[in-house]
Amino acid sequence: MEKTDHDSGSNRNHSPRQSDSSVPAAATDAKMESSNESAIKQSHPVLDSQDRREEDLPSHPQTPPSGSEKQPSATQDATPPQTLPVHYRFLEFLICLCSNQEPESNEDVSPSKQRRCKCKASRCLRLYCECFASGSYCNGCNCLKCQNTLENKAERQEAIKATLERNPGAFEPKIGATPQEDVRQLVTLGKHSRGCNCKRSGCLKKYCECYQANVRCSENCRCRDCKNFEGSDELDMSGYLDLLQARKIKAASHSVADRGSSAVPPLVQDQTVNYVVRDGDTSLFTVPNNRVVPGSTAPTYRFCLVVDLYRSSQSDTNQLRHAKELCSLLVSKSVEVANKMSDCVLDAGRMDEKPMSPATRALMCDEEPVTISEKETSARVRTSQEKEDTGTSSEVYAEQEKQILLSFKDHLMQLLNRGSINGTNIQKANTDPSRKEPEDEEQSHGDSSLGS
DNA sequence: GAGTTTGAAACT
DNA sequence: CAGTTTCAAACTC
Ligand SMILES: [Zn+2]
Ligand SMILES: [Zn+2]
Ligand SMILES: [Zn+2]
Ligand SMILES: [Zn+2]
Ligand SMILES: [Zn+2]
Ligand SMILES: [Zn+2]
Repeated sequence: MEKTDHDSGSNRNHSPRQSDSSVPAAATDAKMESSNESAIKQSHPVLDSQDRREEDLPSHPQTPPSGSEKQPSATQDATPPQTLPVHYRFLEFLICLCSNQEPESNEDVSPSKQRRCKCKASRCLRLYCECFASGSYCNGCNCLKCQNTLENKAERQEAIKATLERNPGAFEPKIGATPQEDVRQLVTLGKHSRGCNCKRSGCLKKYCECYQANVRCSENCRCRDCKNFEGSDELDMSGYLDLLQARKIKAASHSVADRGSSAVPPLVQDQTVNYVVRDGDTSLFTVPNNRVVPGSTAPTYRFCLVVDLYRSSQSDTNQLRHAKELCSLLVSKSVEVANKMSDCVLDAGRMDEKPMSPATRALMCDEEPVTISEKETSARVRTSQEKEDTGTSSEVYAEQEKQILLSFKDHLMQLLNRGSINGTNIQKANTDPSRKEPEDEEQSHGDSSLGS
């Protein structure tokens, strides 16, 4: 949903002050090379027509890190691996895929979240008070000596006037919704009208108004060391961690009970692999007693491995890169399958525009996994599977898509079972040594013929 | 829950 | 406009 034109536009006019010269973020995977590109373009005309102009791509907006990067496994100097941007949401998608579980809509079904202030000294008549700032009366707040009430309408009005004097736009919405941009899928997120002025949060905490409003920092901002921009690895990771935490809370609230077995092994077993699930860490997948989060089946723990890898990378840039490379490979493989599939469809009939569901698009488009776990996605997935305006062929597409996903899943299973890709070991995160390490000897570089 | 950190708002 | 203080929320433990 938050698809901008591949950073080329979003960052061009954005000049956050970078106090130090190190601008490591987002440099890793902004490049997407050759084969995949063509493949994607070929099968994705819709997006292309809209915003993908490679003519003006040559100068890469996302300044590469130049020489400062050091490759841990220096095997890939000569061959810059086809790197697709991978987002944490894609990992979410993978998890859902392998647990035969529909992508969970990122909920947010709490639109009526009434803010309750706890003001003490402002009497709720200053912009410090969120209630006052939003132009509403305090209601059910925990404020002290609140004057932001209907009874005190007079003084309140005066305060409003005073505030307006200081800043005529004080009560305007801070987040410009880019009014002219229509509500189609490619909505460019709004900007903070006045921008932030963060110094120490990297604009990755809710201290930052931009981040809190879920918008990227813009040219209006005067932040330092900003990491709140499209393509930022830190932002990506931050979002992922947020999602994990949200799920955690959700799951915890769902299973208010059992707290009994504290020292009981958080060790979960799979047929092929012993995988240690550290307590707490992975409770989002399974709750203590091997019970599963409501409404889902347990994912294979091989996938937990991938996730773990990704998660552990937060403190290790090399790990992060490695995880992304892994996922990139998976993506590229899926693209192959998807292309085969789409070719078939093309032969059979006409498959120009819409038929592709978000799930499939996610596999085929570089940045598209974003859509998957976005708010309305689960709904969209369902609609595409139930009945779409395509009428007769909808079922066909659904079946095709299912095949794609299944084969993709199989492929992923193979890769993860094998423990390596193209001879490159999948470094597992700091997991327990009990897991048997496949000393990949017979790894044929024939990277997996997809199970097509 | 107490204490700290943070950056917008208010003030000088 | 810049520097400082005030303030309440976000965050940490
Ligand atoms: Zn208040
Ligand atoms: Zn209030
Ligand atoms: Zn109040
Ligand atoms: Zn900020
Ligand atoms: Zn900002
Ligand atoms: Zn910023």
